[in-house]
Amino acid sequence: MLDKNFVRENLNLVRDRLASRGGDYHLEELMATDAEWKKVILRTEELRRQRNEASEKIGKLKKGGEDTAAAQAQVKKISNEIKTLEEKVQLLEKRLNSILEGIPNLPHPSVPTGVDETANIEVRRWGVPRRFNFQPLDHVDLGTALGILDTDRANKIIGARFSLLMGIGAQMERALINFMLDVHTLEHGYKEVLPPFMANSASLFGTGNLPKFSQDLFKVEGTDYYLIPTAEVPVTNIYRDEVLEASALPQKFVAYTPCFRSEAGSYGKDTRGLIRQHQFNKVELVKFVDPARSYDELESLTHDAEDILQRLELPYRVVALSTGDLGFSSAKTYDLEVWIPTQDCYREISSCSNFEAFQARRAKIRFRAADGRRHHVHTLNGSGLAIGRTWLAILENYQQEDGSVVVPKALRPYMGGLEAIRKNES
RNA sequence: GGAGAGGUGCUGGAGUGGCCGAACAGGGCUGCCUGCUAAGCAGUUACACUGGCAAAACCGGUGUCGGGGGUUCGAAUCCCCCCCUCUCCGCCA
Repeated sequence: MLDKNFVRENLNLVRDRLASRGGDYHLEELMATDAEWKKVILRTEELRRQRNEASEKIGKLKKGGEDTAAAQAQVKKISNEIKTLEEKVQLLEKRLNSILEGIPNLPHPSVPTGVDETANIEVRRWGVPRRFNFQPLDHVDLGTALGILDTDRANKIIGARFSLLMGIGAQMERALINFMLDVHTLEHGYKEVLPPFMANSASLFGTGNLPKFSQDLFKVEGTDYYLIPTAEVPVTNIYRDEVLEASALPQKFVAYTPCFRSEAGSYGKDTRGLIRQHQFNKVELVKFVDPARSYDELESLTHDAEDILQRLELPYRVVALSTGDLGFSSAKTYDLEVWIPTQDCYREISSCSNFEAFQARRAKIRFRAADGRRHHVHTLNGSGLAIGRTWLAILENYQQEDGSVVVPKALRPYMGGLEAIRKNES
């Protein structure tokens, strides 16, 4: 959420930056409603002042045993008028908030301008995609043949967009989780947390998933609980409604959780395989930082995520999302895209974003600065990494002509030293 | 699921209709004093919105005692609904 005063005082700047995202955010209505609100609130406050004054007088008169009927009737009239105005104020505030809450974050000036992902800019590449001297199989065929992935039975258990990992397949998923958690906690300095896999609506509002994107979420019927779409939600909300000490920043958390997404609006997209699932595992990095340092922290967070891909020796590239491709709450995002041989392209495996104060303002996460004043922290997060996509990337990139899959060296200690996944051994 | 207790400022904790934005204590900050790894004294110490202003300081107004609504001239205080926490019982991984 943007700061209302900032919008009011920098209307042109806000309009320009939002224009680069595309879409209409009702800025003119916001300003008009705000002006109207100010008019009404001032009148209301003046009447309240009169009422307070008069009521106090009545109290004193009563103590003196004097008759106050006339004065009471007079104040009653004022009260009625106040009530009418208050209703108007409420309506205006409701509209103001709904406009304000629907405005996405302002893109950072360094974000490439463009209407969609075609304007994204590749920042760097690591590794070289392997050349196959045989026809590589995709991860579904590979996994099914190896007996470590069973999409048909997953379909029977629940339906499309879910997976069933078996044997070594399940073990590798668990190994990846442990591997990533270890690297981030032991070498990158993140504190591990295991949060609830559900969160309430206030938490989802804090991260910007609600109210605008409820259609992307699974809600537990009859409750205020939602299945989390990412660990970002519970972890960012650790400090909701709190004031941190400046000395406590930065705070770096890493969390493994499953993630649940309805994937409404992506019908027909990535229907085959593990790329787009209703439930997938992810190791997530979350930071709370001093605003002055947040862009340095975005770079280091991105590097922390890249480190995992490098250790797994998976070719990838880093892409700076354009203004039109940026997520709602983000001011700047780098996507990490891993090479997928059978799709002959790089696919997103991590998304690292700086939200600046956008989430902190919604979730009221502040810190006490050196001058004693309270400011909103900046929040950042990034996948470190999406487990399911890492799993499938390993299968496809490490496959051998005989249908076996070599286990990346970095992962072997987590799989009992296993060097390759072969048929009938899994 | 059943029964009960409670939600007040940075913290503890008073406060049952006007003198309460809130006693008292602790903590923090400032000054004085002392001159030693401490104490004493005095002052100060919430947030949001808003008016005066271009802005800061400052002065003023309004609101906020879990959230929402109601009663009343006037509510932290009375009434209703909701949320949350705790205790006991039941159930359960």
